[in-house]
Amino acid sequence: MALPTAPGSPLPAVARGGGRRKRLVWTPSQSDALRASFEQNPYPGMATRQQLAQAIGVPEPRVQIWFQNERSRRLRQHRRESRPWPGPRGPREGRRKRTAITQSQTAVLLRAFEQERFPDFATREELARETGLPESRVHIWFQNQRARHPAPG
DNA sequence: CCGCTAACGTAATCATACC
DNA sequence: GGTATGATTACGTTAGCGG
Repeated sequence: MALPTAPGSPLPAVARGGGRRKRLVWTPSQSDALRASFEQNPYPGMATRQQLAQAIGVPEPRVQIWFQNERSRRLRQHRRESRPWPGPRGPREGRRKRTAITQSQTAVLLRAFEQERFPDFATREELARETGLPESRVHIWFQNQRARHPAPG
């Protein structure tokens, strides 16, 4: 079957490998803290995300995803109201430090990639356990790998 | 049932390390 | 300079919680 090439292309879940991470439900105080931080800077760097994550007791990758989604909502709202989006203001904060993935870790990931290009959450966690890498980095590795090594056919 | 939204996908791009 | 690859962005889609 034809694999997706368009952004956000629809595809049956079965073709994607199934189960997602269990959906988070923010408490009111967590939402307040996230929104307050967003008003300060919609493009937080690793240090800010880590500090916020620690403060509200959630993993940093969940905070990063929240900011991505919140920016999308705000951008769409601004576009709808024909208002300009300020974009990043001030000096950019530092990114996450580039993760050094070893040859043996790459070998494990590559083997898994050959079996399944869209590993579900359980599989990604298993790979994280095997490699010692964070699940979020495994997730990103698969995204980059899919983008740079399209499935033949 | 249905709206909202976390989770997740792509494409493009930025950043870093190495030669 | 060029290549390889991890990280971030915009933006669209999927799926699950809660009214």
